[in-house]
Amino acid sequence: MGRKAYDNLFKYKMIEELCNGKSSLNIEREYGVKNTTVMNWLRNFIKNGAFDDNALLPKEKLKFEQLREKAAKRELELRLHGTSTSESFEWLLEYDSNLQQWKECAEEWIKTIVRNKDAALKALSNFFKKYVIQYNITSSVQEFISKDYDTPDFYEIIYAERGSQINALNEAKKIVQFIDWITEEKFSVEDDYGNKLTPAEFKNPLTKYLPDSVKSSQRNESDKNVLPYRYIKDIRNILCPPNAICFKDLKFAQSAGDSSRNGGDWFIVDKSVIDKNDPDCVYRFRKTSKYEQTSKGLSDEVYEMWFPGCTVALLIKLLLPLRTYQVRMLDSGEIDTYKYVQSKRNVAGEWIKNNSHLSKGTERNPFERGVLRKFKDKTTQLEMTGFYINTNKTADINKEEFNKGYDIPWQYEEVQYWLAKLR
DNA sequence: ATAAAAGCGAGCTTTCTATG
DNA sequence: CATAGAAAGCTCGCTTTTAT
Repeated sequence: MGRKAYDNLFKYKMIEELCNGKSSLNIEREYGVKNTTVMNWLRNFIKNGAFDDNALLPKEKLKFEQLREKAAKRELELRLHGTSTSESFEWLLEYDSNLQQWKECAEEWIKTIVRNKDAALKALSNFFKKYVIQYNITSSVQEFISKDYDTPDFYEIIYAERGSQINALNEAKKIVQFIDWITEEKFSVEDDYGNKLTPAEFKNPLTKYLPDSVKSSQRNESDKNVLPYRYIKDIRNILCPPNAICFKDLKFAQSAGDSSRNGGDWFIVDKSVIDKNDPDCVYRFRKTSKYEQTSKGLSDEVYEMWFPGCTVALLIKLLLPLRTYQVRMLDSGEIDTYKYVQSKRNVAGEWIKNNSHLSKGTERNPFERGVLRKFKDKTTQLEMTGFYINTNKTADINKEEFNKGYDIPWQYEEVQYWLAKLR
């Protein structure tokens, strides 16, 4: 490709592109200007100002000055100044000459590192570039570690986005060690026995942001891939559409539970038990086959009702981390003293007296075996509704019937709504 | 087991040289 | 001198290998 000449307008545009975060190589691909050329323009502009400043209006002058400041900042960012190799941290001063103290500390600390120095350098480079410089952290080391100084969450800022959290944690630990070293080495006094004591006004402000552990010890007990959560949500919505408010609305479940061989979730009932006004009473009317008439003695037409139990059980499994066996064993709480009623799908309901003839217990000593359970917060005295799971695998072996199971003190209206309906 | 060290690769910038 | 082109070098976030 032959040599080209570019006008000043184009040059400014490219400089702006750089300032907006593009790399010089990126610009080369997009505009066809050599990356080295663009970098030349940038440096030239920073050094000498506007490309032709003889006829500049005051307004333009100001604009160029602002761009020049931005450009200088960007140039520093782009510059490869040996952050990964330099053990003297001269580059820190290029960013801001006030960082002298930090530079000295870093320089001194890195000398004490014998093993894995490379990683320590990387950690410091990130700490200064992404944290100290970006967030205008105080240039006074003493202020940084003093109790009253407010520090942003360094882990969140530098490491939250990392894919490999175990690596991130390791690097973050090095930064914490660095600050620890400063406090100990620079701001501690020795007691009579030669132990180093840190005065109460100092503390490492970063320690509190360091996660105790990291998910990466994801020791899965299975070597199978996990089903993405998205699918769970999809299935929930198929089984129970977001706008469904009664059993009649669960159309998919009703059709899926229709088996010609064994009836599925549909069972034959006498017409008299059907309440046509109840939206939760799902019924239908169908003609019977010859075979059914002769072998089962049915009449030509029968009424059938839909049993929502299986569907709700499935839904519970999709909403709560329970095993099928646990869901099947849940108690509806027919003999409990109180019962729970909830009229809206997403709004918590209330507890009323259970006036069924099976009801047991007294107000002072209520009977509660049902899956929905009333909890009272000990500190706020607020009442809420959670779950009581009455079976729990091995943990319950040798336990009295009454002590089996466990509580889930968590108010989850979606689940409560359908469970209360089933009752 | 866990930490350190080495290595990799993608995406950059810098340096050096050639050329109109 | 400005620009293109090529090659060398740097950085960073991992992964893999090695050491403790």
